[in-house]
Amino acid sequence: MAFDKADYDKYAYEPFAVTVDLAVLTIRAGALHVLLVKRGQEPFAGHWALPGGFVEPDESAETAARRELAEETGLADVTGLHLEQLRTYSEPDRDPRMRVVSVAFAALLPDAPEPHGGSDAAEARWVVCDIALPLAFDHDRILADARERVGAKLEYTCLATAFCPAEFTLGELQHVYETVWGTALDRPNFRRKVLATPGFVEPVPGAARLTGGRGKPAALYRAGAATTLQPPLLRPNREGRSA
Amino acid sequence: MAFDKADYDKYAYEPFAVTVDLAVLTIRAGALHVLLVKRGQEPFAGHWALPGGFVEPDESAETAARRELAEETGLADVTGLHLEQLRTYSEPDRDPRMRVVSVAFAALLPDAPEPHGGSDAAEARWVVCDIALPLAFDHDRILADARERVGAKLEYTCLATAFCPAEFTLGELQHVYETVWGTALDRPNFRRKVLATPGFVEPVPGAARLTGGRGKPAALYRAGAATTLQPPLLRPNREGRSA
DNA sequence: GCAAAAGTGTTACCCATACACCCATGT
DNA sequence: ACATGGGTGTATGGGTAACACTTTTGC
Repeated sequence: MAFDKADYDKYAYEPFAVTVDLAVLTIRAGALHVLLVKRGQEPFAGHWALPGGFVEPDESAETAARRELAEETGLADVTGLHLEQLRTYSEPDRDPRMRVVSVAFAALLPDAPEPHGGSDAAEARWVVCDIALPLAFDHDRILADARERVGAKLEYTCLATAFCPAEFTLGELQHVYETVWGTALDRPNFRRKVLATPGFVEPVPGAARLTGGRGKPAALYRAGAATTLQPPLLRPNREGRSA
Repeated sequence: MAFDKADYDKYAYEPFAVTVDLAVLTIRAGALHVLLVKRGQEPFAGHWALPGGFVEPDESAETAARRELAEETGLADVTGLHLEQLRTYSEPDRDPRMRVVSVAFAALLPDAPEPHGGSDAAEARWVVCDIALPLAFDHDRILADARERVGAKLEYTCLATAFCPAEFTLGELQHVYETVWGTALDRPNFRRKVLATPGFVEPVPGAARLTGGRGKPAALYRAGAATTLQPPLLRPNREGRSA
């Protein structure tokens, strides 16, 4: 940082507002959903947007994001939830009112409580990701970036368990991959890969649960201590991954 | 963004300064180097820091980063250089003077011109990455994040060519990988993987160049159109990649 | 000739894929 | 009985790693 220009005059420049925007993702009824709020005022009044808000003077962007996550979901405890910085959006004209630099985050929820509405009693709702567009501001792009990032990280990290409750079956875990990637996976091979990765999941001894109402009860697992997948669990369909 | 709180009062909050910090990386004499500037004033006067500066009112962070890159390196044309947003650092106490939110970037240079010093005639220098610590502010962490990101992206993107001049040999390209990863690679297998990836490199017909003074002249290649590597070029030594 | 670097060929093994098959439960 | 989902076993093939070998240059 070369501070030699503006020196210590805090008001030498037009002030920047710094906000956080959250792509809160979860899986409901076999589809990837995102938490959206309906805007009450201009610009984009009546449009859906990602939840977010200002970074307070004593907060980091991460702290602000977690606070907003708690407010918007209404969850009492959001400490265990996966929250990850995506990137920062800073186009000068991205907000017509003033200069707003927004740090975007992706959050992953295991279960999907009905949204709380947040502090500002705006309408909030879970929306299937593919139907969510178009959103206010540049939120389409933020959401697209979030989906891409999450999809990519499923390959080489243990992130998928962040979509699952504390105890889950391997079938549910596989469902996370299939839903986010939009592809079917071979169940036997999926089991082997997951179980072969030390620390990805650990069995809950003796526990089992019926999943679809029918079928054999499935053994339950907890998320393990590992964070990275070695070897990675690659998406099938290896063509068409240009970019 | 829930704007319902501060509404339109631009000065309702303590102003945030928004800066960019650049981890400008290059390879010189077989070692990964980073461009550092010596701070002239407090805090951290006399310490080395990453180059950077304020985002101007009409700039995006990306525009500001490329402008700073040109200023600090003294290069006339920086349009072709790889510049990539890393993440944003926003801890409230990261700058003791005021609230500074910094968007960090990584830049990759092919050749290493002696640094220009930038607009503020501060001392600038290429420093071997491993010797660079400790830096001012939280720049140690930014640099570490940049190295990690670049190392990871070599595996699944064509990023390595960003370290090479317009025409390069496969040996030089391999050197990029070995330098960034700090590991030796098998030359025959490296050749095969690179050449088997369509669009990674394309041959310059008939051209050849001596590299080490001795040895067989090597064929020259240009960067191709592809950006992602499929299949990826994985680091060896697969243990010890926990996190 | 020798060293050094580029380039080619070959083999063995790992591992992922694909698929067949069995188990337990509800209707 | 049968449908549904969980769980196990196995053969085949593609790709990577490891290494031997040839080629071309400077000294």
